[in-house]
Amino acid sequence: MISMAITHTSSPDATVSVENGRDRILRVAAELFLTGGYAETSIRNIADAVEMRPASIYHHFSSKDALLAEILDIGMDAVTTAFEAASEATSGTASGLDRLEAHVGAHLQALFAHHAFTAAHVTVFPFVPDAVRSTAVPQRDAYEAKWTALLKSIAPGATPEALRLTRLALFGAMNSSVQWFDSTESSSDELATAIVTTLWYGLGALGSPISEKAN
Amino acid sequence: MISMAITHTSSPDATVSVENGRDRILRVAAELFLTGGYAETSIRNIADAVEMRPASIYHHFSSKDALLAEILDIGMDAVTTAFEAASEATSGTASGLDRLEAHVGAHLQALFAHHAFTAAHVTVFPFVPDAVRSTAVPQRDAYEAKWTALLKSIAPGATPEALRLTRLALFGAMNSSVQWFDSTESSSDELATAIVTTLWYGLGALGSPISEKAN
DNA sequence: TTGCCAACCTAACGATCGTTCGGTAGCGTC
DNA sequence: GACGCTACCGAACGATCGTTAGGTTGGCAA
Repeated sequence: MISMAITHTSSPDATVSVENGRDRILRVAAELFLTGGYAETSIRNIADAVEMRPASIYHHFSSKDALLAEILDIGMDAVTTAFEAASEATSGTASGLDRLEAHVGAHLQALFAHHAFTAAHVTVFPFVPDAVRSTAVPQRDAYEAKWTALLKSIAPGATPEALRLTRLALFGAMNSSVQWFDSTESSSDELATAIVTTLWYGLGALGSPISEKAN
Repeated sequence: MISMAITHTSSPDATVSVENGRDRILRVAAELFLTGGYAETSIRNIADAVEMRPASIYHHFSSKDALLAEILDIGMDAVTTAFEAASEATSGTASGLDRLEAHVGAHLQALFAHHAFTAAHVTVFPFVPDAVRSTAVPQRDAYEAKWTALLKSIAPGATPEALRLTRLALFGAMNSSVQWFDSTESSSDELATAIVTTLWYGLGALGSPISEKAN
């Protein structure tokens, strides 16, 4: 796991930015990979965006692939940490619905808080070079296993196949939101509540009073 | 709209393939774009796969972008046609649940029947060059409008925001299946039934007898 | 003051990219 | 049998790619 130093400002007078050159490259590159794709974003594009020369990138990262690998790692770290925090917060007496909503909320919140890093995982992952993919896959598998366990504890009677399908459809619904959700318009909490409510009570309840809560 | 000539064999003795050079390039390129990405798949890669020289591709297509544009067009055409057929088939007395299941089934079936063309739309669309994207966007908007109208007719009481969110989450769930669903293991009909059942009755019913139908 | 090291630079390398030019082989038409 | 057309090919173009070698600078340590 690789941690970042820019998640919060440690001293009260550092109000603007504590981002050093390396972290800045990471963040900007993640944003460019997300919006423009990995192969279509060149080292020169990244260098321009951070106002450096292409060669300077290689002082901080050994290769373009290594840069991508670190970005993906940060993204997986963010959602995994958020998931574990949600698990701890709801380990007590929370109902199945509350626990599900807490974890979906945590996933979505991480998705938008570390937007470029986690979203890059969603959009560029299918096309990353094999060398990078092989290091990222175990992390993904571990995260998916956590979700499978959660869903199983919520719906103990469901078959493994139904659980797998539910998890994948849920992932599809949540992760696609990076492509259309505008976090400036409404909060990710509202989105989480809406998704979970629809998912829990079902579309059959749409239009009935219960769906008002989903808005 | 651009139609393809390879959707069915017209004469009974043509059992193997009626694919000409042009259609073959389209299909193979779509598969390569889907699995490898657009920018990372070169004209030389495509030429190798169809056992031609790079220059020959340009006898059939004016540019790489034009080739991609036609692939995306075929994909949108496939899902639009499938949607309209489902609308016609359920225009009578079908219940909301049945109509939803029919349309989700149609979308998924088109997704896997014209797999490379429709799936390419899902995975490479965020990264296509602006010139190509601008021609594909109106088709996407039109297709999304059909879905919004369908959902509105099923759940007339829902707010526009709830409808939009439901549609986007449903799209996310359906389209993400191209990345994990194995159509050789189970049919897309089974997947459609499972997705719709979960979506309709809700996750709260998971583990109850009703979810057995989803398996 | 000297030395060192992180951070950045200029310039260039070979490879690969999309694309084009100028052919050629085969086939149906008059 | 000359014509034209479709389908393909060999060879090359300039542009851009990831990457590297070999500087220069500024600040901190001894």
